[in-house]
Amino acid sequence: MKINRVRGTYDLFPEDLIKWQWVEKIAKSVYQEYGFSEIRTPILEPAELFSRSIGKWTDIVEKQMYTFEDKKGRLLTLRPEATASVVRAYLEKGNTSETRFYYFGPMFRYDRPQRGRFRQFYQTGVELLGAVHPGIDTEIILLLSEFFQKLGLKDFEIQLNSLGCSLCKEKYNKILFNYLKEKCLCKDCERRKEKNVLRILDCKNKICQSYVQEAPKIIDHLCPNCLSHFEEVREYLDFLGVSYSLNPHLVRGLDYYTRTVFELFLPNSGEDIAIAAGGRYDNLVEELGGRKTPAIGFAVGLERLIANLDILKEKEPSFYFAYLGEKEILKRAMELTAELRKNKIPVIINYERKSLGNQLHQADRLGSKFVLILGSREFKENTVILRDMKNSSQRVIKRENLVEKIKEI
RNA sequence: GUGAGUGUAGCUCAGCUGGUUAGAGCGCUGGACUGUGGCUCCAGUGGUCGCCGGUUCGAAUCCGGUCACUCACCCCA
Repeated sequence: MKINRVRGTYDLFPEDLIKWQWVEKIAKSVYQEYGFSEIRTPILEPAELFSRSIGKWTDIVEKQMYTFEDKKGRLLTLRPEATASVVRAYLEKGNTSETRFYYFGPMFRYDRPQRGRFRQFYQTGVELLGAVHPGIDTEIILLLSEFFQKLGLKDFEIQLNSLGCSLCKEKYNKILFNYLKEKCLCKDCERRKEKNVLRILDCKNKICQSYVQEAPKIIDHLCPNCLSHFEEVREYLDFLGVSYSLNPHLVRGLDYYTRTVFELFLPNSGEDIAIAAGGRYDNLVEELGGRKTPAIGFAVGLERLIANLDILKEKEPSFYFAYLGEKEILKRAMELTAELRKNKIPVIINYERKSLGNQLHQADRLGSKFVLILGSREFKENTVILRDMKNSSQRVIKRENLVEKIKEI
């Protein structure tokens, strides 16, 4: 009986990972330029961490979490996102001066799999704790923008909005509810009226949208502090030449967001799905038992990002050692590959004693750039043939010069 | 959680309205070419037709269920 991967998961093979590793390299270099350091937290957390942070009535917590009891009856969850974990770790450590964190890792949501959506998926992101200045919001958005530019993605769009502080949110919720109360909306939105009015703002239904167009906007109902914060963020973004567009209907699905929120789209990809998203969460640290600590961060969906990278990344040059003959020749081949490896030259050797043609065929399939050939003739003459697989040229090299000649390539 | 489409060889797929030995291309292995890959030709390898049940003399084909994949919705990175 064959065993297959579980629904909504997938395997990444070496050829797939070339792109992933490249993306990770660029992300890390940008993160470091902005003073961020890596943090790694457990994949497993107490279920309550997420119901308290993300919000008890969000879809993520209500129906998308992988939650189960362990042998002691503790309720554990495979993390659906990383922000809550980072905050938890930060608070648990207590005495750290470090406030800028970045992470990479798998997240889990019990969704129905489809394009750009998996049950185990990867995110990278940053969290910056303890800073309230609008310049910080600007910097985080700038960082995200620079990351995407360095990946060679030119046509991305960053949408921006402000939800205000918890008081603004509460006030605006009522205003929006009163405005929509008597309106006849789609089935989903009728449900949202009671549960989560804000979500009606990004409903795709045409009738709902026509009402939403006329609806009062959040940014017209921000308190003076939140309004000036938002205006300053925009001022700095304009000043630094970071392009963005305002989307008064942008709301985030997680309850902890306050003030600045943003999402990144690739309009030319033909999908209206966010590749990255983030925002402020000024109350979360306190809600998780810490002191009042404003904070901001974002997360990037790596599958969604990588699906839109059409760059070709080639493997590093590698060597294949082909030998022909008896044990003494094999021993010489083993000796030489050991020497090459000591000099950091990646090489594999085939032990199957097949024909030279067969070995070249294999080397070709493995994508080896060069083949080293050792037969009885070379053995006697103390040489090795170096064959360039690309143009079929080859030359005889003295054994003692082998490492030196290869390093010249 | 809701809806639609698809499951046949390692991969991409054909198989007409049910008819008896289930096919092709690619791949893989070997040979033509005892030490030189990519091209060509030849041969070989490879399938519980996703799984379970039903209808039928007979099911890859029709029906039901189930699982998986793809896509859309809800929601989200």
